[in-house]
Amino acid sequence: MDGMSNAPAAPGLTRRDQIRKEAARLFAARGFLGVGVDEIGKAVGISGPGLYRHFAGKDAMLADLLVGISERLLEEGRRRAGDAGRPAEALDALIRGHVDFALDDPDLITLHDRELLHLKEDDRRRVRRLQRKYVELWVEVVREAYPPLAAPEAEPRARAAVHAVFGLLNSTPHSAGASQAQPERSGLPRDGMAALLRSLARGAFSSAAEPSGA
Amino acid sequence: MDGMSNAPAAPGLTRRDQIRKEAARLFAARGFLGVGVDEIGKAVGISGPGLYRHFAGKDAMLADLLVGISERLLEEGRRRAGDAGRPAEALDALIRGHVDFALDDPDLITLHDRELLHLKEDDRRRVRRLQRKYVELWVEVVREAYPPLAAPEAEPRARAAVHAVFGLLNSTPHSAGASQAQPERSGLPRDGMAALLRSLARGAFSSAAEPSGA
DNA sequence: CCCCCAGGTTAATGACCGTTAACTCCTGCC
DNA sequence: GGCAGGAGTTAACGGTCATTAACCTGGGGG
Repeated sequence: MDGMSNAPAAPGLTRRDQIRKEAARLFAARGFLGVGVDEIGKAVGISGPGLYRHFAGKDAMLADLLVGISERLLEEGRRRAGDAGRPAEALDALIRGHVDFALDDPDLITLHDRELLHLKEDDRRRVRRLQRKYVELWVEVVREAYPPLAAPEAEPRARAAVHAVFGLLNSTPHSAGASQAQPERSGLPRDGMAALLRSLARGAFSSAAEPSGA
Repeated sequence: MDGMSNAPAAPGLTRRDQIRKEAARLFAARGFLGVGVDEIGKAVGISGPGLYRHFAGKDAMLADLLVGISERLLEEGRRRAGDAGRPAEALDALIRGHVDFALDDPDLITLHDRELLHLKEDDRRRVRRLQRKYVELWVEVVREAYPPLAAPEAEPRARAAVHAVFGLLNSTPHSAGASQAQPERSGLPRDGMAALLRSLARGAFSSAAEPSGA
């Protein structure tokens, strides 16, 4: 009933996890429709239709990846925001978590908002619901942290700012090339990049809270 | 030799421009590999292979779109930055131009960094070269506008900040749904959104220029 | 008046690809 | 020792799709 006896040749990953990882890498590099199942199979050392022992189909792989990342983001975000004390700390915790995610899992962050349209209706709705909840969490925290955004009429502004900051934070994998060959491909070390991104995000929110300029 | 006599049924657009527009819309909505040539043909009122009278192939359409947008961005950016007086004004002009572009042509902005990988080597290099020059332009202007970033060792920081701000500015179409059905789908009117984005971008650059925080 | 050609059409071609079928093999348990 | 089933394999099917071929048409210039 257990079936955990055979080691999958690679490290401590189950076959399923191994497939997840390679599929994410390939999808990020060449797009969901741009990679064939044979290619994914070859990447994990089996060939072609052998994948169907682990996933119901190619669509199911993408769905698994996108649902997984969306759930992780929301779950971790809630935990981090909940653990924090004052609103400003909660926002910092959210930013820190998202930045770490974007830098450590660039493939998934890329897929997260690039391949949503290739999901079948059901899965797409599910992922969108999770994404919406995640945005909602941020919007609440931002409005608590910046009183001017707490006014009811400022809600669209806060929401738009959150979306824009996501764009900022998610841009890293994207601008650093398709899939991360080696870290710090730009001139900046990972932690420096993380610090910069956090700083940029805070700066953006700060100026969203001001009355705006021409 | 002129051949401009027959009106293309639609407004003042040539067939070629009409195809460009519809192809951009479809590619943005469902991805380059997700739309077939028959579909593009139907969108412009001709059917299927008739497109080959106007473009060498599907790849050529995408290449035309991406090269076109990259050239427009660079050209307009140079013009705007050149027309401005002080560096701070030049940066504002760049930001304003890019925001207008992102809000007025969301399809192209989406394609610009989503479908680059589907270009053939030659075209991809060409587009990348244009993008790089555009980034370079921004980096120079930002470093002039924010003296702390002018230090030689701050160059990677400035470059990374520019990339991140592009992500911020380009996120709008992306977060407002695939293709813009009607404007102001979020709660924010177009000009309000433009002002907010400009403000967010300035705020991000400002805090990139500060020594950073933990 | 005729010809030419830009701009269409439909049918055919060839490649690719996701998925299924049918079969094999190894391993752990009774 | 035999057997059950998880994990793979290769071969075949069906559909989609970009591109090409072959054919048509209408209108303007020689």
